[in-house]
Amino acid sequence: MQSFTEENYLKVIYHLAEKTNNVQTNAIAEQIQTKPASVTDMIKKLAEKELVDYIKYQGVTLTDKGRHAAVDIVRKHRLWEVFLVDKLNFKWDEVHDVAEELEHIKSVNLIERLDEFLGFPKSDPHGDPIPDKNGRFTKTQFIKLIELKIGDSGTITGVSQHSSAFLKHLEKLGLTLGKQIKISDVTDFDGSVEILIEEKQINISREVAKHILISNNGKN
Amino acid sequence: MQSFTEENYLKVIYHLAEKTNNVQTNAIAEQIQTKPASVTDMIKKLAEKELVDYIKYQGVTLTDKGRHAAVDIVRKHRLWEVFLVDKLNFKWDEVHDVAEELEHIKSVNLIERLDEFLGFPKSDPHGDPIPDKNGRFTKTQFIKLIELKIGDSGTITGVSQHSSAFLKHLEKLGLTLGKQIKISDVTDFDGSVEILIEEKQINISREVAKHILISNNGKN
DNA sequence: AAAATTTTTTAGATTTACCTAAAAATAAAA
DNA sequence: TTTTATTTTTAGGTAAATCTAAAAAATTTT
Ligand SMILES: [Mn+2]
Ligand SMILES: [Mn+2]
Ligand SMILES: [Mn+2]
Ligand SMILES: [Mn+2]
Repeated sequence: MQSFTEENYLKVIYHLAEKTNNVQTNAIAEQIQTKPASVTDMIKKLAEKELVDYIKYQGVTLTDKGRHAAVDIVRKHRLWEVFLVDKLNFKWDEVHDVAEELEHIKSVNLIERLDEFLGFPKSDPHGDPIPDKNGRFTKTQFIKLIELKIGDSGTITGVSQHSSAFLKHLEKLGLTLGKQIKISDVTDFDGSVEILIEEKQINISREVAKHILISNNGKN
Repeated sequence: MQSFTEENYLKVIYHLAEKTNNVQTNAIAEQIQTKPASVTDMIKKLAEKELVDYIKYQGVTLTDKGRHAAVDIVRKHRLWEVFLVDKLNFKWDEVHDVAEELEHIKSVNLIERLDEFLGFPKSDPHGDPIPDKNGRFTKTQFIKLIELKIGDSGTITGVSQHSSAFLKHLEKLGLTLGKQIKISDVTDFDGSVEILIEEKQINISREVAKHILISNNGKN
């Protein structure tokens, strides 16, 4: 059984490992909002418990055991997010911090019944997949909106940024999950993207377009 | 803001204060499953934060601030219990430990929306009253089943023992909240009580009868 | 290849919540 | 009212998770 803190480290390492194989001390420190020295201490402990493989100065990778534990926390996090949005009417930008706490409640029973109560959802309010109780899930095929060309279309199925500011912004623009969009123009000057959504034309910045994930995209 | 641990102390002190005005160090230690020396340490901290009044060797009493905090945790605990039973199909003997963790999640928003989602319940699965968001609740008038005389009747509205073993036992006997009962006999030999419930006669031990709370009782 | 920079680790402290063992205060019994 | 027993506190220490400052290793730049 892991502590609250260990679980947070495992989850952060898991997410960082999606980008690079060897996860660096500084990267973890930044995510956890702590100092690199503290991370080194914790890494040693996780290595001791065989949750990570660790070579001094080379960063860490999760062991199977560690990845399993991490996925389990991700599962809990996302299920709680679904609960908050579907049942308690939270907005998608309000759920993260609360789920960050709820994910650490220890009860196998609880999470399985919650899963059932929610109808075994496949993805969370941000479009991220929810692992099943065996830790299995399929990585959905996304393409960043910014990578689409004029005339391309698709469905908004995820975001790669979870900050409240960003999500609120999308909400205001009507850019929510499931919406159909089509690229009508890309501005030369600032790289901003003109998109057609529900018969309306809107303009979004490059920065925004980078973090919107599109699926079912049809090339023109 | 209190820590997880401080919250547990406050809640325990609150419950113990229902019996005696001055809550003793040893009593707290027993409830928290810790040593008296540790309790003394924590008491000093709570006194420092003005959550309890403390006179050395005389035990503690909650300040208004402390009681408020305690009632807030009790509210959360009981609302989560309702959630687990009503929505996730937990049995009344399965909820305590999970609620013990859930009660510490910090989000005003969360608990108010949960309250609404549950339909603003007035009591938890064990018949205990749920304080409203201002900490107000009415102490229901109970009488212990053991105190009833032959011919008296009433409704089961609470229990004064929350152990899983006890609750499972009641469940098996059909002695659940809301059931109408009538005392048909009291055995001289062992003080066990013969009761009439849903046209059936059952016999319960003195020990069990002590922890069943009855309301709307009509004297014969 | 040296120098400069960045990253990571070590050393030594701090805080929180515990603990044991022993002393002090209070309460109960003789 | 002593003596005895119980309760509570103090003193000193441990483990988890942090921190700062400084040393060491790795990487990048010149
Ligand atoms: Mn977390
Ligand atoms: Mn999410
Ligand atoms: Mn608790
Ligand atoms: Mn209860």
